[in-house]
Amino acid sequence: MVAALALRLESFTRLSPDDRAAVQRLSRVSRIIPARRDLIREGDNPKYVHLMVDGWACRYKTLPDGRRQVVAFALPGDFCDLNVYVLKAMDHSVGAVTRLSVADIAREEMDELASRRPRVAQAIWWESLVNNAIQREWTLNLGQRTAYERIGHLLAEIYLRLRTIGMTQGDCCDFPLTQIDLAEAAGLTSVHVNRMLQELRRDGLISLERKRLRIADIRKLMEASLFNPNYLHLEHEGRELDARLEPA
Amino acid sequence: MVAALALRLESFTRLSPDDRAAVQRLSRVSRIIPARRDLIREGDNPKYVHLMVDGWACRYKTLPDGRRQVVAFALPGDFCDLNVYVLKAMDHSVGAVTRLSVADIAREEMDELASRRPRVAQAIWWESLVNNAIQREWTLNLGQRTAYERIGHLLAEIYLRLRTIGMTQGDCCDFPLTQIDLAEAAGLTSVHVNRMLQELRRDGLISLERKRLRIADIRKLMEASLFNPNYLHLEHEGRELDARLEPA
DNA sequence: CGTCTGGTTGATACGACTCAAATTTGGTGG
DNA sequence: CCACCAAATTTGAGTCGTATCAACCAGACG
Repeated sequence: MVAALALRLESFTRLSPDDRAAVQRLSRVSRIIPARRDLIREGDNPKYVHLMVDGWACRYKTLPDGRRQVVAFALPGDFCDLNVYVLKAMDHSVGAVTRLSVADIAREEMDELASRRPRVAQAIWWESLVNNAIQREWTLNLGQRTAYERIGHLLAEIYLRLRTIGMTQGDCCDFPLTQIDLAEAAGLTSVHVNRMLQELRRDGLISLERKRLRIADIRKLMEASLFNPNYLHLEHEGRELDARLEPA
Repeated sequence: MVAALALRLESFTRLSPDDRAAVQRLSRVSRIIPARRDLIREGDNPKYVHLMVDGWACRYKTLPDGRRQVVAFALPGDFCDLNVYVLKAMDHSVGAVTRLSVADIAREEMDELASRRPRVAQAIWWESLVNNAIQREWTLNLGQRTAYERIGHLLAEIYLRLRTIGMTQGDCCDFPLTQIDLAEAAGLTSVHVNRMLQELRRDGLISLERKRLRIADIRKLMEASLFNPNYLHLEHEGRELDARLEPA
């Protein structure tokens, strides 16, 4: 099986067989985390870099009174904590949504990769810049989009990200997030998320049941949620996407 | 005068005299942008990296119907568009708030810096990770904090960032943002920002007039806005800050 | 000295929240 | 395989924070 990280990086750059092998080597599972357990906590300074190999996680921050905001979803191929490679402590927590397979990568392994496989290092840099761009888009999402658009946007983004790493089946994908997770990510209450999902269903934009999401017409969903895919910086995939979305 | 970038990087790491000289050389002003003009637009692929030497700018994104979200403020010492060093196109615009002095840095200069001054390169990497952390904090800000807390948080953040680069005078600093700018950053209307500023003043947390901000007791403001400075990753400064904030 | 941008105020509207309860789903053990 | 329980989803009614709309005011500037 091709590791998600490899697929992810190759959506940006072409890797040599040696590069690909190096990435596959990184992706060896070294740990399993049960669902709904914290993988990393704010303040930690983990000594390994953690790479998501399988499963979904969320990055979140909390306020002293318990308010909680999911600031990102981590999918296979994402690094959980690349920042502690440079920074001293985590400024947010990472919690498992589903059961997780992660690879613990030693600092020296990363250093070696950086010097021996510059192509991969650059691709990893690209990955982190894209995550940055996603974070900016979330800022826009929370600041300007309506509840309806916000949920639509979130679903479209996740679907497209999953597609990049080969985790969609046609217009379907697994979708393990609860409405509570969605609420915490969208800055809404779960009650309101529920109503927005119903509206999206009523409008024929999505169907979501039993942890399975179907987006019949991604084009329409993107339009309804004011989704502009440029921030995902899918260079190759992007073109392919355009082709798929605008058939003649 | 010590360049803002140097101060910024030294709040993270100690630079050698040679390193410092290299940073100063980067900070040579090559262009002046008038206030309220766009410096970079979404979709651009600028051939230089732009470094803010003096003045304030905002990163923003817009929706097709005109809704506009400021996703970050760029202050002296910030790079405007480090991402296009790797990514192909800007996914957001950068607009001048005040008159701006920027340094255009050629790609080769950056490459050279990366190989000859690894300390500086690492510090720049740190800078970009901190900006990332700030973006996550903004997500929390927009998603969970009330309008009052949001504005308070924004003011506190800006004040602390300015202090790092030596742009505060005691508990005061210049503050060129309009209430409209604040509104676009906080995901509120300018009318509501106006009312929140009045409340913050009434509560004795800030005074703000004639583009001049005074924060009499940063401690109280931070408390009122649920401000936790860890996300700014001020390693040295952080300790000093704690000392200043908790006398005895 | 008029114009314009930014700041201020007031009245009203609405999107999203709160609270509460009912229903469905999924997992677990007998 | 069913009974049970907890978690997640759904529904309804009422409230509140923030938006909207519309004036009005003050200072900056040409």
